[in-house]
Amino acid sequence: MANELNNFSEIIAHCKEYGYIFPSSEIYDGLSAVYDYGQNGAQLKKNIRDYWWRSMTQLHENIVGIDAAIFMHPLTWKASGHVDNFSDPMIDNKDSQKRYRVDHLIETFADEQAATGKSEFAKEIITKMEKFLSKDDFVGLKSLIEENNIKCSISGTCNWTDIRQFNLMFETKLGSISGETDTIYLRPETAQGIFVNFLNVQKTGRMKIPFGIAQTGKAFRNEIVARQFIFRMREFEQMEMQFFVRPGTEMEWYNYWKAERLKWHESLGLPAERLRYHDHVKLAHYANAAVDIEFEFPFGFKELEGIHSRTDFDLKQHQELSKKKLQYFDNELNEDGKPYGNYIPYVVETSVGLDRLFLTVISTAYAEEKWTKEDGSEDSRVVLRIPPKIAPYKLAILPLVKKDGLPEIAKGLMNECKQSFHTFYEEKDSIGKRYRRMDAIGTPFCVTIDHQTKEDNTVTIRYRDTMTQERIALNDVRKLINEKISN
RNA sequence: GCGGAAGUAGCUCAAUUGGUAGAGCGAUAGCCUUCCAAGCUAUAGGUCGCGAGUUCGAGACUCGUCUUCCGCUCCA
Repeated sequence: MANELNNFSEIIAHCKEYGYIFPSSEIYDGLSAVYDYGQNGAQLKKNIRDYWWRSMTQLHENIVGIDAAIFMHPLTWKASGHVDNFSDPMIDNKDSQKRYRVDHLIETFADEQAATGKSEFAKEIITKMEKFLSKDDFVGLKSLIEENNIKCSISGTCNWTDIRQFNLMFETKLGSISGETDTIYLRPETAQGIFVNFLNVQKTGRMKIPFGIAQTGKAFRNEIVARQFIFRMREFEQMEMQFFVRPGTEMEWYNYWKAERLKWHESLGLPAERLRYHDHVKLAHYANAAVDIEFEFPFGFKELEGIHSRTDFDLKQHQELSKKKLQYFDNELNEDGKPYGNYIPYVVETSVGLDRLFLTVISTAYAEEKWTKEDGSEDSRVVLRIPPKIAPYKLAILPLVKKDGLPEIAKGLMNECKQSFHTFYEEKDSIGKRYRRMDAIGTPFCVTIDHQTKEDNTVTIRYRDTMTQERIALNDVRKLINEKISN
C-alpha cells in the first residue's frame, strides 16, 4: 500500500496511458520539454486552476482577477529587469564541464587579485570586462579570460568553450502597418501584466489598500535545461496574486500569505510532511524577503510556490519608464489623525506553478496497491486518489448489465447528474473491470444500477478510496455527490 | 550543454552468429450476465524513433539525428 517516492517513471507512464499528459507533437518525435494535457489532464488542470481562482477571488472580497495578454510592450521587460538581468553570456569549461556566467567568472578572478593586493589590476580587469559586456563583444571577453589565464576552479584548466548568450525570453516579431517589425517577447512571468494594470483595476474597481489582483496564464522561459517531466517546461502556466499594501506593513502581509498559502496546499490534499518552507538567502533584485513552499516530488524537495515581498520595485520601475504615476492615495488616518496620503504601494506576491501543482497532485494521488482476497488469491490495482473536488470525473454511472432496462435507468440518472458535475457512463465489461478503470483515472464515486433498482429505486455506490460500497436511494445520488465534492 | 542508459503494436516485452516481425495484456464488435481487472468468438493495430552507410540482404552492425530517463549543470 505504500506510496513509493521513487516511482516517477510509473507516474509518467500512467499519465500518458490514461489521457492525462502526452508529449507535445509526439507523432513527430516530440518537442523537448513541451507537453500536452490530454482529456483527463486538461480537466484536472482546469479544476485545480478553478479551485485556486475561487479561493483567491471568491473567498477574498479584496482580491479581483484579471487576464492580461501574453504579449506586452517591450519596455515592460526593461522595467522588470528581465532584459538586463537574464541574458547573461555563459562559458563552459571543457574539462570539468562546468558552466559559468562570464561576468561572475571574471569578477571572482578580480576579487582574488584584489585580495592579494593587486587592487589596481583587479579594477582594470573589471573595467575591461564591462566595456566588452556593453558591446556584447564575446571574442574580447574570451580573450580577456585567456590572457589572464583565468582557470576553472574545479578542473584548474583554462580550456574554455566559446562564449554563448542565453536569453531566457522567447523573442518574436510584431508586424506593424508600416511594414516595420518590432521584437517583442513572450512573457516570462505573468506578474507584469498585473503591475501595468494596477491603476486600471484600482480605479475601476474602487479598490482600497490592502487589495490583491490575481491572474492565471501561460508564461514562457527558454531554459537552458528543461527537464523532469512537467516540472520545468519552457511553456508553463502560473497562478499569481499580487497583493498591494501600505509601505511598512509588507512583512506582516508576507507572513500572512506565507502561512495562508501553505494551508491552501494542505487543503488540496497534499500531505503536510511533504511540504516545507525554504527561505531565500540570496534575494532577487526586486525582493526584500522571499520564501519558497517546497514539495517533496519523486525527485526530491523542489519549489512549488514562491512568496515574495517585492517592495515597490515593479511599480516604481514602471512609473519611471512609462512616466505615468502609479500611486495610491490612502485616505485612512494615521496615528496623528492625518491621511496616509500618496504613495507607491508595496507588493507581496504569491506565485505558484499550475503544472507543478498538477504534478504534486498526481504524484500524491498515485498508488499501486496489492492485497490478498478472501479466497487467498492476490489482487491489485493502480488508483489515483485525487481529491473529489478536483477529480476530472466525479461519478461513473454503471448499469450492471446492458439489458433489462438498466441502461435506460442509468442514462436517466446521468442526464440528471450532468447538470451538476462531470459524469462518466460505461456499460461494457464486467463491473470489476469498470471499477478498476475508474480507479486508474481517479473517479472517486461509482454508482451501479442493478435489478434491485427496478424494484426499490436504490443503487450501489462504491467508493474509490476504500473500495467499500453501500446502497442509497437513486433520488439521493445527485445530492450526495454534490456534498462530497463541495468541501 | 556534457557524460551514461534506452527507443520494436496503446502497454509490458520477444525475435539464435545480419535472412524483410511475434506473444501476453489492452482496444473494438458480438455472445454471456456474474458487484471489484483474468468466460467465449471475431477483428483491427507496427515502413522495428527518424535519416544515411556497410551488405546480395539490416529490427540487429556503423555514423548522424530526434526524444526520454539518470548524473552533473542551469533555474527571478
